[in-house]
Amino acid sequence: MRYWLMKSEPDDCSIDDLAAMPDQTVPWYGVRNYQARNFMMNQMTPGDPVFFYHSSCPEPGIAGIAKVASTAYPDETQFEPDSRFYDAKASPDTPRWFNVDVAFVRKTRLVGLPELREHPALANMRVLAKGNRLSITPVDPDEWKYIVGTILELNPNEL
DNA sequence: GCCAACGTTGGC
DNA sequence: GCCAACGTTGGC
Repeated sequence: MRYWLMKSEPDDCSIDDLAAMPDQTVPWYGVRNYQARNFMMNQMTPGDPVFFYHSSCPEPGIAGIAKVASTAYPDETQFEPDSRFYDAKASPDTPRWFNVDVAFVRKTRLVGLPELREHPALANMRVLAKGNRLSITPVDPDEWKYIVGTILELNPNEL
C-alpha cells in the first residue's frame, strides 16, 4: 500500500463536491502529465489512502482524505472532441491517458500550505518543494502518519 | 494578473 | 539528440 496526495482545483471538484457525488466517487480524469499518469497506471492500488489537496485557490492545502477506488483505465475525456482534455493523438485502440477512481473518505479541517511548511517533519514533501507542479505525488508513510495523527489529531485506524 | 518553474513540442 | 520556444501550473 502506498500513500498519495492528489491536487484538485476546488472550483472544479472540491472535497465537498466529491462527497456529493453518486457513490462519493469520481474518475480522476484530465491528468495530462506522464509522471502523474504513471503513478496511477503502475503504482496505485485500490484502497491506497489519498490526501485531497485544494490547489489554485485562495487557501491551498489539504482539505480531506480520500482513497483510490479502482485500478487505472482509459480516461474517457481524451476521446471526446468537445472536452478540454481531448487528445487527437489518442484513440480507443491506443489510449494515451488513464485514470483511477477516487472515493471520498472524510473531510478534514483545511491544513494550509503555510501550516504544512511550519513542520520540519514534512520538509521533504514533494508538494512543498519549490517549483513543484506535479498533480499527483507519493506521500511517505511517516509523513502520512504525522499529518493524520499529529496535525489533524485523528486516529489513523479509524479512517 | 504576474511570474517562476517545469514539461512538451518541433526544427535542425 | 539538442535546445529554443511555447504552454501550463500554481502560489502569491
